[in-house]
Amino acid sequence: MGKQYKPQDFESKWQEQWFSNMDYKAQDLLKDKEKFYQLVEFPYPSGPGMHIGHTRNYSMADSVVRMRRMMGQNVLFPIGWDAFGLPAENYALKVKRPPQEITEENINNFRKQLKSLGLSFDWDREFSTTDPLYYKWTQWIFLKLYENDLAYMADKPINWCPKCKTGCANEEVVDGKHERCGSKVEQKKLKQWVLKITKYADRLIDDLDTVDYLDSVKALQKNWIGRKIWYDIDYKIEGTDEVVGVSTTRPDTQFGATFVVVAPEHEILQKLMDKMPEENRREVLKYVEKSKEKSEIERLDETREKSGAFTGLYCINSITNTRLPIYAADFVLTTVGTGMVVGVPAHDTRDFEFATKFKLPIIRVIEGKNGDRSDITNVDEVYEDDGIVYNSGFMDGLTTEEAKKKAGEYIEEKGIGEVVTRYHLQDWLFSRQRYWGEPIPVVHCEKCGIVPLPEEDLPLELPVVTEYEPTDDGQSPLANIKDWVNTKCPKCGGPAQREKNTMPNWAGSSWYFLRYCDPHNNNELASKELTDYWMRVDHYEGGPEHITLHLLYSRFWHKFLYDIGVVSDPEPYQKRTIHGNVLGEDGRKMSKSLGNVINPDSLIEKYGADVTRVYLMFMGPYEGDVVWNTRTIEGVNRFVKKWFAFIQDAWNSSSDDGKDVEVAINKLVDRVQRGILDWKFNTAVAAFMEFYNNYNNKAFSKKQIETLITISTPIMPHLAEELWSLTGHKGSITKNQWPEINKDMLVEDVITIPVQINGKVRGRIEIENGMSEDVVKERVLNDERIKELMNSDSIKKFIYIDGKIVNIVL
RNA sequence: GCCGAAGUGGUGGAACUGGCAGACACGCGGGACUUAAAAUCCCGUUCUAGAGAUAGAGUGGGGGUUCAAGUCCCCCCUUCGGCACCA
Repeated sequence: MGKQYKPQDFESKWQEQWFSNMDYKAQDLLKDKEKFYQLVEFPYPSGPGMHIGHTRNYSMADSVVRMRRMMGQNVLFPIGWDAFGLPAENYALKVKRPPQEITEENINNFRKQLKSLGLSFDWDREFSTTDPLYYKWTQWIFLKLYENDLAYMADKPINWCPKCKTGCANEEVVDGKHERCGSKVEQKKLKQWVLKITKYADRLIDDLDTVDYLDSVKALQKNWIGRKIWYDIDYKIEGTDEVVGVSTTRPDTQFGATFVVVAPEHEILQKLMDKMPEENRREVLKYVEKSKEKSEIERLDETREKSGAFTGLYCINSITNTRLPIYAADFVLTTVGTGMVVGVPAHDTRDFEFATKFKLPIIRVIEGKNGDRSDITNVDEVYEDDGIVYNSGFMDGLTTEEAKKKAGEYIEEKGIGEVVTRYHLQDWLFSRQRYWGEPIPVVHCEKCGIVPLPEEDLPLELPVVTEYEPTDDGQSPLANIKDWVNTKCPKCGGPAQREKNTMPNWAGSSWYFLRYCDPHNNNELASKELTDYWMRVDHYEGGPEHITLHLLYSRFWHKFLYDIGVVSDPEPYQKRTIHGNVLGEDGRKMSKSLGNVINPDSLIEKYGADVTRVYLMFMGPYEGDVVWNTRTIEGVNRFVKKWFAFIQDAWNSSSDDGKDVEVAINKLVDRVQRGILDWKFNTAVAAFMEFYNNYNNKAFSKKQIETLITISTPIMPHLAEELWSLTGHKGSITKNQWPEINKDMLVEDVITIPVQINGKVRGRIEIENGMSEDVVKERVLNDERIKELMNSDSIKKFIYIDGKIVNIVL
């Protein structure tokens, strides 16, 4: 009888040893080993501590890197803290303590939790985005962006969250609500910092071809950027000298245009006011006033009942020379195209709805399926797909694609418009009116205007304050700290004010993976020698909530750093995957208010780190959501206990033989290895269970048991370490080499394969490994049962797949 | 509406490049041990018929390719995630 499994007795002992010996320190610039950079999203250290989801994701990544190290790779597996941001600040306001203190406490708690799981992070590279020595370089990047005209100030309406009292990016507004707090977002005009990410739009799309993200991730990036080719066609406004560009993405339907719509806030309306007939003008004015009261978000939010006002004016389409009425209508947005749009009711449902309401003609110019040219009289009949163009002059008979090309050429030849690439992506609103973020390193000088701080003045530290209540007037709390705000202009020495806004919390996470390569560097954000060695990140593991924005922003910054020569690679991540979430026992997202939260600390206390980890991996595949089930963890606990006892017993009764199990062990190594490298941990765990069920009473050699302990290390590191020591071994097992798979020992000498007749399994036959088809055939045909079933029918075909199956077609 | 992912027992899920569907686990049923319970161990567990050997059906639905389809092709349905009056 061996020792009983009591993880509480040994897990912390091994953790102390691993971390004090720095067993998992990544070796810089090691030449004779292949490097592997495994990145996991660094956590936001929130008050309640680690979520069970963190436990799962980090455990999985930990298993992979532990195995890769054993396979001889030089692994970089770092961790840090994404600690700026609203939650800490809001919490600080509530408990009336500085965010610095609270953040530090949270980090300490988090670190303790991660260590108690035995995760093999390289703790020597840990940092927080709130460390001045880190954000010095975040600020430095900002200065470089400014220097390269990629950061500018704009006075523009922004999304203002009245609860958080800050502006937020379009990306952070979901359904008209701030995604962090859920309150309704208002429009407010403020002078804001904006980053010119649109300049990188093409490269952010095109370079996706050079990485292997999941298809869904690539699609999301592309959709978000939303690149489209637009055709802005000149329209002459009748009775004026005005020529306006009217936008469409479907120039192939131009001959079906029956009206033009302009967004109500479009400046051209003001210009044209006095040209409008009296009655129309009054109506348009009324309409414009009414839509001004609604924000853009409200407008999109409302029912889709079309509204609008006729201007009484007409314009001439310079492609078709037709005369079209001009309407103002709020279903057109200023941000789309030129803000003026062609209405083609036969081939666009919105245009159809508008045309029906205002009794405008509907002209069909694209054939439906099977050459259908019937009139369109109903919304359901509106044909938006591609097809053959007809009734369209020079485009007749062309397909949509050909017609677009032809129209583009026509426009450019005749000089009656232009072909423009536009993006859904807008420039990145980069300032926040809050305290707990990186200060933006510029001053506003009465004489010189905006003046960036000189590099040697970085970091510009966030002053510690006592009052950080945000204000309603769009000023950040920093505005109240007069002796910080009032400063001298670095250029002229005159009086100047510091920028009072701070950076959004996306900033710190946009380059952290570079800092891990060289975390203690004080002269540059990371030395090129080291980023050249470690980058690209080989695998970036993270959640579904960060695949649009964070990915986009960090790729943008990295491309910029590439352009200015800081890094040598235009893309930061080679591979990006998405984990599933851990849901509560009721199948819903874990949340305090639902009372379905599972606390990792209590699991570790009750079951130990290994059982917790193995269970989280066994629950289901990496990429899928998993529902918590307390009963199943008991099952895993049972297995781990049995395994612990089994290894000790097998060691004590080991023999020199072990021939019976040699193939099984080789198969197990193979399955575990593939399971872990492919992130299919549930199958790796199942392989261990299956092995135990089939072989726990067989005889093993000492060497075989050593192999079994070794391969269990990635998923149960503490238990493996303890068994290694209980079986009299010295040194940490995590330094062991991963066993080589003996390919010749993957198949038993004698195997049983199924025999099918006409595709149905009718029997089984034993064959020796490596038998030729002829011998197999002879044996099958001589089998009594098969003979009987074949009923002396003649064989049409005999199929033998080596070592797998026999199929006889009669 | 568009884009993406996925539909397999009572449940979570296996099935490597087309080759025995349901591994492994939970649950459930039966048994052993026990005065009893818990724990542990053993047996069974896709459905239908049958005492049984066995036979038939079966991976969301319908077609197709193939000796052979959960896996490949076409059409449809459902669920989840993202985007959306983007012309």
